[in-house]
Amino acid sequence: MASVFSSPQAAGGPRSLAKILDAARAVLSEHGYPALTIEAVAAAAGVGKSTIYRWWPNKEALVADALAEVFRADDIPDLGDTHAELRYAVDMTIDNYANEDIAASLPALAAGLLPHPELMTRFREAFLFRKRENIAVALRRAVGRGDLPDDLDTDLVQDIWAGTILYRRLMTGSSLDADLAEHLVRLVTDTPGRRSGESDRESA
Amino acid sequence: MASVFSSPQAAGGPRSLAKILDAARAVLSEHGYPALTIEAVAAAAGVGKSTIYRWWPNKEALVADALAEVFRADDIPDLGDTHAELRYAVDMTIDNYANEDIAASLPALAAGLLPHPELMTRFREAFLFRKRENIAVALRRAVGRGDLPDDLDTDLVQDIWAGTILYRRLMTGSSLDADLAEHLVRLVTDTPGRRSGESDRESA
Amino acid sequence: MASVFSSPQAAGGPRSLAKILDAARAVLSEHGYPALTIEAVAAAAGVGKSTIYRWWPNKEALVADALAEVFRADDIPDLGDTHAELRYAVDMTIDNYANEDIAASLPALAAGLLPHPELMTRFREAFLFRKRENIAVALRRAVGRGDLPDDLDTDLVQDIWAGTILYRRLMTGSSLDADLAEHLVRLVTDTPGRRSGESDRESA
Amino acid sequence: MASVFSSPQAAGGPRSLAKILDAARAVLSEHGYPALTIEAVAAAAGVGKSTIYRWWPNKEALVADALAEVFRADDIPDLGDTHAELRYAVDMTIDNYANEDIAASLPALAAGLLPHPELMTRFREAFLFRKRENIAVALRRAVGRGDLPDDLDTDLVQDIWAGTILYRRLMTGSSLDADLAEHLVRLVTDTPGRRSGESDRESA
DNA sequence: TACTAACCGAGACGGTACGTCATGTCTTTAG
DNA sequence: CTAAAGACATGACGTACCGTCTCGGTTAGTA
Repeated sequence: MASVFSSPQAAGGPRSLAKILDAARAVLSEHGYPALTIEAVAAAAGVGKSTIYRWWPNKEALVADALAEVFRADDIPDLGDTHAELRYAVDMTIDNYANEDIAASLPALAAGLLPHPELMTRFREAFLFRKRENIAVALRRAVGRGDLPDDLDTDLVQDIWAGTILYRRLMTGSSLDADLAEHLVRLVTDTPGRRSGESDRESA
Repeated sequence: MASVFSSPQAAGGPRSLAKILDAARAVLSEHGYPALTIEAVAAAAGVGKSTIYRWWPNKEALVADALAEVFRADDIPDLGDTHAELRYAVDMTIDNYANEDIAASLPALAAGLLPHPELMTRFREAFLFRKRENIAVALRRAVGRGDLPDDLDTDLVQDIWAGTILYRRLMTGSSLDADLAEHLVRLVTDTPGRRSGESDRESA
Repeated sequence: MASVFSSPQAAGGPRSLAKILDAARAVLSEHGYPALTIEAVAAAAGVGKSTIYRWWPNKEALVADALAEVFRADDIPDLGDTHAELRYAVDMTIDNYANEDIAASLPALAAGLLPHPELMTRFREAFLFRKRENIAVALRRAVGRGDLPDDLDTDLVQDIWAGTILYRRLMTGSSLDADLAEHLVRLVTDTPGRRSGESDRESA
Repeated sequence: MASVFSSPQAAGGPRSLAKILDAARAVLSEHGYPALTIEAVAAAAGVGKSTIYRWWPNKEALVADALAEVFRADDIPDLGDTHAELRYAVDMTIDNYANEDIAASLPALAAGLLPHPELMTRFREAFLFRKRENIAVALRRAVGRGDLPDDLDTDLVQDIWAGTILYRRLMTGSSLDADLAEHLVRLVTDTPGRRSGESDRESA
């Protein structure tokens, strides 16, 4: 996931890419997204502004690449244990948003990209698709094992997981701990979300 | 919920407050949060910049007030029907985030406030507390009716609801429809989120 | 001759106009035309760049105004003595170009404007017309007295005077002294430049 | 007069010298001195920037060499006719400055060099000395013939000629035609400039 | 004929200045 | 006595060139 908006890995690519992305994350960590200016990153990286502009068209692209490098989208290992695998998935998601000062910029970035649908699409491809597909594989594995109902809406499950975590991180500021992770896993394993139109309601 | 960061309701308040907040929402609708500049709002409102600065200390405060005016935090009416009441709560939340061009700015605003804990606190008070308390009342009413388990974590329920909605609005762009609302309600009515562990420990 | 390219004398005009023009001349004096950057002038004047750009469209316009303020275009007094009057005119011209560090920028400015005929025209109006007309008045007075031939080409006389002075200042670096002034005056009083040919055709 | 500031004729000299100087003149012709950037010349010449910097220390040096190649400094042929020879000299000078888009850069160059006395000296050596000496030879030949007074100030004559031409080219924009040439020649042949201190004044 | 320089194009690099724009403060003008 | 209008210092934007500096890839010119 090296490059979201640019192709700096191209031949003769930048010699200072790593330095710049490190600096971008450092600025993000220390002063937050609104204080992330290209000039600040250039200064922190000991680099001329034009070196940044040569490789990234704008701030969003730079931040996207900087975040992409630390955004986890692991394959979920086949542990033979559905609960453990789903917990792995939730923990990974928490990791991505708990990452104190870095991934906190992600919603700001997304908000900044909202008015630019084309960039938004590339953003989603960079940050969501791979992670979601990896988690979906684990969910389907669980379905195969009979641990989850086979009409499971894997998208909804992931929206609930990531949404709850993001919301706590961004809006309420409450903690993202093992307890939350366990709740989110159980939410699925105990009463899986069903596809709309399915009618048999269960009672506790 | 007229004023988040300022006290414009004070005696002799501004004659153009409404004009300005309308203009702010108009700019937000038409060009998005990143394009919302004080100058643009002043121009759109036909007002001098200083008139805005007289009443709001900065852009965040202005946006917060503009959004607060349209952010729903209704009392949930006692309908005698738990499912209907919870659906009311979820629909209200969806309304807040679906509101095409306006509430989309809310995450950007939150992200901008993240590095300023004091402002963030006031932001939460303005946008979350009242709505959350109103919904909590309805949830407790349902518990009282025996429709929901009495160890229900009302905070977690609301984080899941609002989080999922926000996440879809901000990150995946997928639809916020009746189907989703129904799923979110059932998630709670079918298998309520329980407090941590099987036991009745409380989470912070 | 306050304003060559702008209209800063307009109502509500700039509060720092004088400060800026002083600073521009100071920079010109100390570091020369090529080192005159808008940022340097802004810094020297203790002024923001935009304050300069508010009133002048570009560097050339600023320099033009700065120079115009010190460029002499006196009325030539009627001294009753042709030689003294012409000497006054030549001395004034020498003053304009000898002015160590300031008027030396004039040729650079002119060269910079050469590719912009419209600006060049305004430049000529600002710097040449008034001075040339004033000197022409004195020359015609001398013709009236019978001290100069009545087919005198006043333009050519002035081109010779100013040209020789400019050339020495710019190209040879040789001195602009009383001796030169005297020579230039005599060049006209002894054998006035005649209009084209021996006859009295006029040149364009 | 191949090289004013550099020594590119040295052993193993540049293979693309001519290409570069041609390109420099082309850029000068098309866009004027202020638009002459090293990068533009390099691009126009199909050459790397470093190739230019290898042979010229800066823009001024490059322009100087480019202009030097087209700056005329002919020996004045002995035509046996003083008027014709002086006219030859004046025409040559007019050629140098009339040269539409090229020699117009000369004053800009000179102005740019003014703050660098050492470069200015080399500039004068490159552009003035040879031409002036050649013209001085012709003037002295005329003195020898008795056509000009033997106290003729050859420097002043040349300053007047070149100055008037330069001034018209740079400042007034008026034409440099045969008429002017004739006037400038007559100015000398009819009443030569005398050395300072000589007192016998002539009347027309 | 092959080696070995110098020389070349290309262009990345750390920088400076550009001219534009928005900030938030301040003063001036007009109703 | 309010608010419009807008001047102002500040500072980031994204662009254009600067002059320095590797990079390979020719070209000569010996050897």
